[in-house]
Amino acid sequence: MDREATLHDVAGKVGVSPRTVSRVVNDEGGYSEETRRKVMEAVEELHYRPNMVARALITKRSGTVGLVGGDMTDPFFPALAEGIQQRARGAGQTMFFASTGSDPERQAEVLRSFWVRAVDGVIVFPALDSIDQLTDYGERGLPIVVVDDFLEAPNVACVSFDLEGGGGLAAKHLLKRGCQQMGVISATVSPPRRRHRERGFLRTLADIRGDHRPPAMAQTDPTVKGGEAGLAQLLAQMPDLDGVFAYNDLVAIGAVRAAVASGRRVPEDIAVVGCDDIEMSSYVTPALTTIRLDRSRLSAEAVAALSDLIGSPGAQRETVVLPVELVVRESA
Amino acid sequence: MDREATLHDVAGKVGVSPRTVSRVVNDEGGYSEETRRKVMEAVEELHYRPNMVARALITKRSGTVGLVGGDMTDPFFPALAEGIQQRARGAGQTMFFASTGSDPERQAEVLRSFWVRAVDGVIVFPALDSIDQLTDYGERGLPIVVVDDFLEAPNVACVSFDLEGGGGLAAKHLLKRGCQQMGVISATVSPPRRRHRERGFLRTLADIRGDHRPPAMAQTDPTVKGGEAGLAQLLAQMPDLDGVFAYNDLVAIGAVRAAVASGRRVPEDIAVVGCDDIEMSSYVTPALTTIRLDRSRLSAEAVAALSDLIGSPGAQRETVVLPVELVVRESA
DNA sequence: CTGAAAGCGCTTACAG
DNA sequence: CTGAAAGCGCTTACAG
Repeated sequence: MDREATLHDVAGKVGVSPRTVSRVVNDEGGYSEETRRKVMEAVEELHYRPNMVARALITKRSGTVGLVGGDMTDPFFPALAEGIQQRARGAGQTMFFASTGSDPERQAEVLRSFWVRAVDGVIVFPALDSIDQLTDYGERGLPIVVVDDFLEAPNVACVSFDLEGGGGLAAKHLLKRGCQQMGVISATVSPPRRRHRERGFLRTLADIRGDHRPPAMAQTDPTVKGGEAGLAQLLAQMPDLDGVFAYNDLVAIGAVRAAVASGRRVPEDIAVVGCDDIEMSSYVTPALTTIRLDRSRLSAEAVAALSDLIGSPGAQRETVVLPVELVVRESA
Repeated sequence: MDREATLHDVAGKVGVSPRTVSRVVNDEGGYSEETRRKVMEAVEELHYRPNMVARALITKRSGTVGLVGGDMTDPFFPALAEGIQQRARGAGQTMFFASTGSDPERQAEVLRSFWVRAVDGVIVFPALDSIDQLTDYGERGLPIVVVDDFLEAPNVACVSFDLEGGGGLAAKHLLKRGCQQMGVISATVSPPRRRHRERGFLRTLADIRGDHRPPAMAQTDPTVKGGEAGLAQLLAQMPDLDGVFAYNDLVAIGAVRAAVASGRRVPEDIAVVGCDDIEMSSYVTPALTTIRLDRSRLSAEAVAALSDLIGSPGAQRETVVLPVELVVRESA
């Protein structure tokens, strides 16, 4: 457990100054080929690895990015985290990860711990009511990519899915199936300002058939249990419910289970459309009809946006809205 | 976007030396109550936050831990990552995350990037054949908790589930159901030395009914598609197959799908037992009978073991083996 | 109870 | 092409 070799050790071994070793290691140019060779030899022999902590102290660049998620156990999230991590690593960045449970105080704590560790930037799935927090950090110079919300601030870029469009697709599909009595299950963790899918659903419904027969509305946790509870709420308001648009696939699965448990058939009696297209959705019975969000695409856009932001401090960047797609399976 | 306040700034404002501010900020004692109060006031006013990078350069402690996973999209993993992250954060640590895809070279790259960033320790789900790599880092002084494998080295602790026992539970259950023609589906990513569940299954089978009728063996990716392929392999070897023990729940779900697709009923014609008890397992049809691994417990033990290791450098720590449990649902 | 000095391992700006 | 000096923001000895 001997000490790591330093620039100084390498310099001593070769007989040059640390400054010269630094030049070679960082590929700065301005040294003879022979010097380069001798330095690299010593680097190998001593297993020299630049200390990123020391480097970060001076350059204010740590080669790290932070991912701030809501909850890793939301099945929508892991594929995204994996994609972001891989792309970040591809760009030479090491990733911090922390989840907030959508709690703004936890988010504040997380951002603080990232900030004092000199992260180069963060990708965040914002907690409830945390826009000001994010704006603050952006103004202080932290590059931030916000997913699934919109805000304008220096050093902040926004990336999201066209959930409003997705809601529209769901509405059209249910209408085409002949559904009359519609219900929508929202999530309590999704604040009103972020209810894009619901807005799209309701607007399309109103556009197509006028706004009589307003849909039943429920609100629950974004989980299977939540979906079961949500369907019960809907049924209480509208006993002849025959079409449901659920916040996400987990909620949709819960809604299907509750419908079946109540003696109804899916999709014959109640058709259910989910959102996300998580892996599980094609393996449940009936397989879920849902709005597919291309998570691989989102992770690519988020990492690209963050790189841009890191590369050009203070810049504004155009908001990216990714298209979504209806996947028809069995539940609707 | 003005500069962060430093110890020096706080000291200047109060009219004391940076050394004194350092004492107060780190709660070292050895200052008057009045000094403390004045310093804390200035800290508030200037929004002073200690720069962890500078601190880490001296103390060799960064307040970070690294989580090295195989693949975040394995549904077994996220709940674990979430638990580890939360507990680490509770202990004041910030977590790095990277996945290796079970590739030892990617793992080497990841460990290196963590090491040069002065992580205080890592929790790793080891890649294939990477024992030497981990032993090396342990010897160099990196505290390491290895999950699901066993190795003896300084600064290394091992935490795992009693998968051998789990395999035994699966064997007994299938035997009790009257299954005669058994098959086992292993995962290609799991090296022979880590085939504990298979070993337990085979051993228990042999113990109970003697070792005639050796089970059919298949090997696939640890995914639903892999499970479908795995069942086909099994059926090719043993057309009257009636009991399957699958590597994990994803594989079990695939096996069930392939069985049903081939016109067989589950569990009547083929009974299937999975392993992990991921969320999805209770929502598929038929709901999966499986070996439950308590992920919350694992994350607690892993973080605790890592804290111990970080607290007492060079120490050996006893290997922890966590009990598992059979959950009987519909598939067997 | 308090502070001046040295230094963690690098990079930056400058001189030759 | 190369190096001596200063310094990033802290902590660690040590002295008073």
